[in-house]
Amino acid sequence: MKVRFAPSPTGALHIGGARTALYNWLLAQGEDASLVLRIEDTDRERSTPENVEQILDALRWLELDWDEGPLSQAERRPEHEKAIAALLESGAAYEDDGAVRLRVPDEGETVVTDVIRGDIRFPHDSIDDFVIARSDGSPLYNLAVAIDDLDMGVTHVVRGEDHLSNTPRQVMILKALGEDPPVYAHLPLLHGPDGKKLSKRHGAASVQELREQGYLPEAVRNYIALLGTGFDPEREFFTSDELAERFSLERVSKSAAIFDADKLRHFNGRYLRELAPDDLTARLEELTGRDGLAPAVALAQEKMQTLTDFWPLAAFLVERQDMDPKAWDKVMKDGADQNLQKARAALAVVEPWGLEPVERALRDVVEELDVKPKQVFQPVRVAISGSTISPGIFESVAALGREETLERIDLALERFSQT
RNA sequence: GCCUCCAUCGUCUAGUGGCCUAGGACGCCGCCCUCUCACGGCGGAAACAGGGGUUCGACUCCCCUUGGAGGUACCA
Repeated sequence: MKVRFAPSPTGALHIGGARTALYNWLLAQGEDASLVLRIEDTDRERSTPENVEQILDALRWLELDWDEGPLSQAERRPEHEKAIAALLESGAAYEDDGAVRLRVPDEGETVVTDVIRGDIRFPHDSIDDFVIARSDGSPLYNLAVAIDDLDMGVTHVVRGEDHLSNTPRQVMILKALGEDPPVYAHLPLLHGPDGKKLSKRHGAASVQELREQGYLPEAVRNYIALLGTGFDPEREFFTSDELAERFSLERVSKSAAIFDADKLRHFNGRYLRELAPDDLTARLEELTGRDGLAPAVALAQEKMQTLTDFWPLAAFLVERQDMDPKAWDKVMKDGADQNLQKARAALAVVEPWGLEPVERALRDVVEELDVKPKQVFQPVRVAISGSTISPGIFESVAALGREETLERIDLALERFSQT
């Protein structure tokens, strides 16, 4: 089995394209199977080196490797011209205004055999004699694809359903050349939340955007694999090997799927929490360009869904943050200043400084004042973090250290007297 | 317009004629846990588009309608 992924370099790799790449990759993991990456760059206008690099970048990030390529379709022009000449010679094609058209009989039909959809019949009277070469001699997409897949020995063409309508044309070219078409499998399209074909309008529709938003490649891979088929009625989390073992083209769904960012987020959270702390720390330090994040990561990991959740949640552990006025107004009332005062006094004499002693000291304050726990803990939280949201309060105070904690509480107490 | 594809909870899916008073997951609602936010646990609402057939029996097979999508370039 030989499959291929043949993106046209129009910019960022869409998750639809990523899913197509993944399914091909899964197929290529089997015995005697390989994947060829071919860039469909015959449209010079949009085929820039930058665009090509974007596609490769996205594939590498997703850890989808290939066995052959990347090949440039444009560079195969001599082979394409050879095929055009042969078609002209046999009379299967003819010149028209300088361009070359394939002769399509008025009668009959061309049948496309698709693994996912079965036989699909296209009546010839609905297909015109289509152009296979421009008047300047350059080959067109349908010809280039058919010839490339043939020459490269591609056995299974697995691509998006948007290519289905073009398939009979490719089959006709192959047959005119006396060749057998490959096996086809047209995957259902991926739609945005509005049910329309995925486009740049649908934020987070590209792999690079997902990356920037703090998603993990392994989570993205797992999630997009699920858009189009079930791998096991009992579970949804799989390693790539497990996905490859269970994947079957025959079982791929026929209907379009809508990309659900919420579910991806959930998947990402699951993967994130299972990451080794060192691993997560390394990824975050690369993302933020900072060092020494390990202590903060240890506290924040269980509350993160994406990598970008880290900074808002744990920045206060790394450096002082501005006070969020809303957080202040919400918490610093009803005797909060008195409670904070008591908490400060207790923390000032905790010995030795550590998680257990800090917790005991703060809980003792709660008991002594006979108030609800949150009446002490929330003011402390806001004082040290500037926010009502943070990792566990005892862990946070312990990690911050006595000196820094007391200074921040003092700043908060000053703020009381200023207002 | 013409051609083609598709149709199970809001979403992703399981279901391949009786196992279905339709299962799971995300999301949503309620409760629990609880120092906030998450996580986690428990429970709940939520679907076979409609109409004809076929069959002893249809979510599953066929047809029509409706709805959605893709294509229809000297783009890919």
